Amino acid sequence: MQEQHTVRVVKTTRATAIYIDLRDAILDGSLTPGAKLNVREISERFDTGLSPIREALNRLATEGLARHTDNRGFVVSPVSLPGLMDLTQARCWMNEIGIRRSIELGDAAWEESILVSCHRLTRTPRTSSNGSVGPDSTWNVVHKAFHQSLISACGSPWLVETCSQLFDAAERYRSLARLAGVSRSDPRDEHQDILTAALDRDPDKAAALLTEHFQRTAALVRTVVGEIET
Amino acid sequence: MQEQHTVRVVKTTRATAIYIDLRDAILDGSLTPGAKLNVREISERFDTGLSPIREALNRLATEGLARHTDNRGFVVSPVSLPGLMDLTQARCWMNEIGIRRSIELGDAAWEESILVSCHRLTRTPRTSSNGSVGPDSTWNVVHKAFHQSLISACGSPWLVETCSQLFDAAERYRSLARLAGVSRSDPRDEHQDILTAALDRDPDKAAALLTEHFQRTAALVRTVVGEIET
DNA sequence: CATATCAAGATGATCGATTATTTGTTGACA
DNA sequence: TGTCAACAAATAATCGATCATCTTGATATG
Repeated sequence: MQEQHTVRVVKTTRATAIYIDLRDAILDGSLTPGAKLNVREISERFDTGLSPIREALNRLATEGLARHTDNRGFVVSPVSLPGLMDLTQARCWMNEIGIRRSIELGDAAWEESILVSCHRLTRTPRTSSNGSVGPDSTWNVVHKAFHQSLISACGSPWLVETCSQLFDAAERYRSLARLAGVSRSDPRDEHQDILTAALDRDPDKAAALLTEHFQRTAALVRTVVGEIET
Repeated sequence: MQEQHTVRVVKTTRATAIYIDLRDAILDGSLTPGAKLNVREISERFDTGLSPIREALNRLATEGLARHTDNRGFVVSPVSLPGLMDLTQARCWMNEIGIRRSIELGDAAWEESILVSCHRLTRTPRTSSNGSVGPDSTWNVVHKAFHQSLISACGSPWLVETCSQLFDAAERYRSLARLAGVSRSDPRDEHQDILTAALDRDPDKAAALLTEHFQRTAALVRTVVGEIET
């Protein structure tokens, strides 16, 4: 017997596998902003036909991580200073709503979930053993989980999903900064403080700390973007 | 000479043409929520190969208007009462931010743009001559243009884009209601009032009116959704 | 020297056949 | 009856060839 009957073996499709790979490559900066995404080239690298690649690229494009122009193909979304500022602004606005409503509506289970995810974040080293810091690295996964859990009790899947996309878009900027050698001293305390404010049910403080957290990161990244700008 | 050198003839691709068609069909309710989107069937109806269809469906899926499961194909996104409420909530939150910031930052050009788009909305009959009320009908285009112009001066492309997606998602619910025979008596005055509040630079009033506007529509649609729910 | 024309060549888009996976059906067996 | 394996049909995903469009650069022209 090869498998439990109760377990559904998920056969992932080539298109989504490649989608995930490309996505990670864009998020961790190994695919440079503005770089051409040549379908044939990619298909050879992944040893696949053209169709799955195109599907993956179409998804990335509608998601915002790539750009597409009819008859001119795909390109990794460019980055820019205005882009960073817009992104940061949007993150502040939306996460503020999210955390305020979560503090208002969140139950004990929510409290536990943010506590646990913050704990995990504290315990996870920034750089994994193999030195990887890509979007699939443990720290990044846990980091995102913490931020998403903060707003997860707001009651609006739409808001949560939007914040998730914003987080990813920001992740790209963070990676670029890291590649350029710039990185936070230690955001650990900031996360802790946000957690505390949330557990204390202090919406104003939590929102303020969260906003500062985003803006501080942006300020740091900012110094790098000018040089990369495409 | 076939064309002006200064004019770029836009050669649209089959994939995007079909994307637009399917999109409109979903938004105006001619594709029922939950309905299966059979690739081959669609490809015959449009007299095209499979690839453009798949590309179009992939875009729709990442955009949220369709749903996709690996090896199980595409489906028109279902509707639900919780979905409608979530959507309405998100629209209220985001548009509130948008209009407040626009009132704060908008210049004379913004004032003129909202004035003009409201005027156009007033002058456009709900049902066009051919009786069409689809998302490509004049009224719907003008209606969306008005709502988008209200928040267009907020300074955040991200927010504007998000609101655009939310608007479309809501459009779908409106269409379903209309198909079920339910429709607003006359939202014209509400639009007028919002415009006035915005021009008066009264953020609280504008935000309140906008929120009410959304919620009133939702309340109306609500009665219908239970029966359609998939 | 600047610009226009045009022909490869490169790249993007599409097609229809092929392969993989899921779904539906049948019949053996407890 | 109800369960389950085996098979058949339907549907999804993928491939690689082909067609369409764009880009490049060599040549001609004012």
